[in-house]
Amino acid sequence: MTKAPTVYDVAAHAAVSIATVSRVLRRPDDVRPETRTRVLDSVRALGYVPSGAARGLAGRRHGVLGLFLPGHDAIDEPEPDWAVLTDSSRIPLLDDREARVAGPVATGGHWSNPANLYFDEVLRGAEVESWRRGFALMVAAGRGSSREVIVNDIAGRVDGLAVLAQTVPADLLAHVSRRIPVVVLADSRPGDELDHVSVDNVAGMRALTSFVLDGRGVADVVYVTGPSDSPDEADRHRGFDEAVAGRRAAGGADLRVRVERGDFSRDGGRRVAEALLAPGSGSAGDGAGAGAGARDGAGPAVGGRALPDAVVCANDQTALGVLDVFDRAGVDVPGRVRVTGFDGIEAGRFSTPRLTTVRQPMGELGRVAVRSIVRRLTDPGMPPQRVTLPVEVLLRESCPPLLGSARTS
Amino acid sequence: MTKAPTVYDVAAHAAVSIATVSRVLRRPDDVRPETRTRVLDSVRALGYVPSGAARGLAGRRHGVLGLFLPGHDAIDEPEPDWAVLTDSSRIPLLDDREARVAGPVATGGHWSNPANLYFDEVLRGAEVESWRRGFALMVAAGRGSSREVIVNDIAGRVDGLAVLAQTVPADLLAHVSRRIPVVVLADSRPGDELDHVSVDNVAGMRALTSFVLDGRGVADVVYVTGPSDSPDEADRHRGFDEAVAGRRAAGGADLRVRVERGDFSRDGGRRVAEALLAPGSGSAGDGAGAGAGARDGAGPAVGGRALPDAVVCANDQTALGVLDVFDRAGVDVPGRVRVTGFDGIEAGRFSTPRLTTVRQPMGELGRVAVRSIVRRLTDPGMPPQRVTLPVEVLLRESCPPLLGSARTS
DNA sequence: CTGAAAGCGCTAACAA
DNA sequence: TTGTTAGCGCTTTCAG
Repeated sequence: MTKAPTVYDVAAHAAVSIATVSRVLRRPDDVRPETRTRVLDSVRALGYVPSGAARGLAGRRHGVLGLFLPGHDAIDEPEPDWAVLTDSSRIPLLDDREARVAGPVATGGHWSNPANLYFDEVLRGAEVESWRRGFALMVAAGRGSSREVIVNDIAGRVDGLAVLAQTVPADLLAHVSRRIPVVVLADSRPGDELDHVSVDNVAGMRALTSFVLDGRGVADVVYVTGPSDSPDEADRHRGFDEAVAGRRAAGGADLRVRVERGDFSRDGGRRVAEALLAPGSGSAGDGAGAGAGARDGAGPAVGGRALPDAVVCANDQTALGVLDVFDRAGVDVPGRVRVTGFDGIEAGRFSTPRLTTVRQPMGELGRVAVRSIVRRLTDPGMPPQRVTLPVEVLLRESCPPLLGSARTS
Repeated sequence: MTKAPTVYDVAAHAAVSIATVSRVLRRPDDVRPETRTRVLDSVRALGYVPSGAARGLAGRRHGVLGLFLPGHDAIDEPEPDWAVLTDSSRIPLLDDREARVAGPVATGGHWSNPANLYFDEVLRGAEVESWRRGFALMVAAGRGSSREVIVNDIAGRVDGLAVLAQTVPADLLAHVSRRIPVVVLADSRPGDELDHVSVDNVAGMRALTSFVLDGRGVADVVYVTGPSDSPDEADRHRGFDEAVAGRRAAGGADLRVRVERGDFSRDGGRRVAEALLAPGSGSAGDGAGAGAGARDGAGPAVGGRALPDAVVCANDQTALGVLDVFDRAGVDVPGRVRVTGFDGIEAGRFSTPRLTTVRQPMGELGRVAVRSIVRRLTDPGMPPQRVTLPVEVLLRESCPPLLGSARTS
């Protein structure tokens, strides 16, 4: 490691020219077998590893793709103390029985938020696809202030960049995209000339809602929104509305619909659920009169007339908050109320009851993003691409198929 | 994006020399404010992003660290069909109610194995620490055959490399480490001159086992091993043995211990558990006579005399397999038998009962690895470092503190 | 404070 | 089949 050997060293050692060394490494078949092995031997003998930087420079190609993700939650931890690392004489016994299943995990002073696992999937997808296409993958996550620096830094080292929506300001993207192709992920409101890969929020929510509405005895539905400035919320809301309209057109004119404001957070979901349980609340909807027909197998009429037959939430976190409250209040889900989410986060697989939701193909997002970049690399003139990935509805216990009915699309 | 602007373009545009452009970007204070802004303006106007490759070459420093992880499970998927991506008219409704909580998740043809989430933690830790130290992070995962190529490839592009144990053959590591510092993660049997960061398997298992043995009425214990060629298994087994020896020395001479062969897999755990339940089995141990004193609050004596008071497993997967079988057989855990694992995988947080285990600080592993590399980068002469990270015992329902007793270390 | 010039290690014509 | 020779775009002395 004293002084990394170069092509020149290898060439000298093998008594050939540097060009031949290069050839052996890149197009081995263009070299006579004997010379080839001789060179290879020298490579091994000297411990030669070609410099990626030099390659990139000479070849005008880095062979690297970049992925920019939203930042982690816990960043500003103090500089760690090395000393503690070698002292393993005291193993703490932590009583973890109280830990909330869906909450963050304490790990030696850090916090790992399950919601982040989400992006890990994107990363894995991108990683796999990158290498398959012959590219290495460089990752970076948003760090508030230094974001600009990082993006610029990474942009100079890669042949293409995939960026998760809302993590990088538009002007920065514009700047960077003058040098390399940039693809924006999971953004449904493209206002630029970049390539976009998004997920079909509208169709997903339409399908899910249709399923919910087709369930037996569903006549009163609450939709819990996300923040009003979210494009995701807008799309999902539209999907919900379309399903409602479809249902009404198909003979469900008496369907009652109410809209409650959420904010994509668990707490937001809790608030809405509590309001629904509070006696006295009840209207604010846009629908017709009270639900037609009594519910079968309904639980206790907690919350009386305020409680709908189904709560359709704009995302999983919200739905989990709703489940929290219903669970604590003894409301039978799905017996009395059905609850659905959107996203397909892990926590939804472990809630009680497990959450029916729309799963976004995060891994696929990462893969398609990479493909998209590679594509543009080969054909830079191509008009901006907009790929929308299909989603899938996962029917779980919070709104199971047995209570539902016809297959919808 | 036609032709990326270079320092020359910027220099010309700003009417300065390329050296000045470089200075503005690297040591802005060495340049008169007026020229500086002039250059900066040109940078913006031209959409200039410095080439990482050229920088790396000229500066003999990539500013990038590499992380090599074990491969993903699902790799050999067919080349995806682009057509399907734009057809989102049919949203599938998947009945996900039967899905095993701890099993893989089906996602549009791919499988995402929760066990992998494990390494994601390492990745996040490394990512955070890298950027904090001023390095970008490049990731790669083992792909059976092409591994050698990838490692070499990545090695040429980074200033240092962190590798998860057993993912790269020793000779390859040796080769690469002649060029850049290499740190091996989670490997407890360093047979090389490289830096190592590992986890305290011995102390962790010793602490956990001591806790188990100190529990009321624990007189008959089964240890389920990992594969015999695993260094982790060796260490954990040693920790177990030490705890047993300690217990015996402290008046537990009648402690009965049996060792069953596992293989770190869930199925392995299942097999052992089934054997334990099978009537007729019973010995094979090394311990003294039957357990002293009747168990309190014990459930039905399923499996009769073969069933121990506690099953200590070499890893979580094994323990989850054991829990599977016990659960199905109606064996009360922890009432009748206590079960423990090792690793701290997510699935253990969601099993029934939730699994008591030793948590490895995966995120910390990634962070420390990076620190370790940076350290060696600044002081290449340093003797090989061996850092052992402390673990922590997570007491959950499968072997809770109430049934246990004294605090151990 | 700014400019000129010499590489950094490799690839890719073009020759031989 | 192999060698020669330009650069690739930037950092960095060393002068001015």
